[in-house]
Amino acid sequence: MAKQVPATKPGVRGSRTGRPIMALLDLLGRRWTLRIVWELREGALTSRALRTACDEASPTILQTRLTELREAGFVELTDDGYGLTGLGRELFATFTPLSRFAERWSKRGGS
Amino acid sequence: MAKQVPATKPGVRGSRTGRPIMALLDLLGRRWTLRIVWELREGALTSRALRTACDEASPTILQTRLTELREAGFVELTDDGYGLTGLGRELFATFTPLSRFAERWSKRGGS
DNA sequence: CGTGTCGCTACAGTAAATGTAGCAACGAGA
DNA sequence: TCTCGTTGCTACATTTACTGTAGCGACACG
Repeated sequence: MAKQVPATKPGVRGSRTGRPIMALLDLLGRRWTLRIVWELREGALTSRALRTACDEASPTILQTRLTELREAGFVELTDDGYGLTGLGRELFATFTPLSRFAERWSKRGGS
Repeated sequence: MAKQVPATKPGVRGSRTGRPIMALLDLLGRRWTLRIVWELREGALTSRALRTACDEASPTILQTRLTELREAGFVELTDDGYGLTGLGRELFATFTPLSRFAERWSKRGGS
């Protein structure tokens, strides 16, 4: 019942379980979050460039997600625009295998 | 402009880029999707058990996600309930490092 | 000054998720 | 056979999340 995850906003579902993975799964399971981290993989982007990279997603939600990602410590705003922090790059590294998996998945027999 | 990802529903954002990772990122970036795969990691669950495991999420959305995951080939419905397919277990394997990362993340200095 | 970019926000409209209730189908007991 | 409990799944009204468009103040270039 106790909330053990320290610096996580109350609004992050799953944090109440005390299992960090739940909070992370919830954060990443929001629209555009995974995509943003993915698009920043090769370096910082300005907010506008990120918007372009994210298929013209609405600035409203991008701003919201960027704020969440900044609070989570995955993204930071520098002179070059938005970029992954060290932690953010670690996060990205964990789903690098996902890319290779996606390739295999796309070649599957389908539904 | 061409749609190259074979058995992906048109509604899957990012599929239009032709990059499978985008379709996958979109699918996984929907509420409860990551969580469902996570909860099924240790074996099949009945729909009700899954609902309990997912913090009493509404059956409506669970059913929707399960259908999507089945169409994607990650989940199947067996006599034991819902379980990961071979492909689903491969997918889960790719974000196993995420669990360890989450532990480190929860101990961060973060804002 | 005008023009263009930056990060960011307001707001109306639409899509998605929630919460509650309940369906038909199957099996186990009595 | 009649209830009881379970299964997977759906309807529907409410609430929340996201979209799309427009535009803000601040800064830089000319």
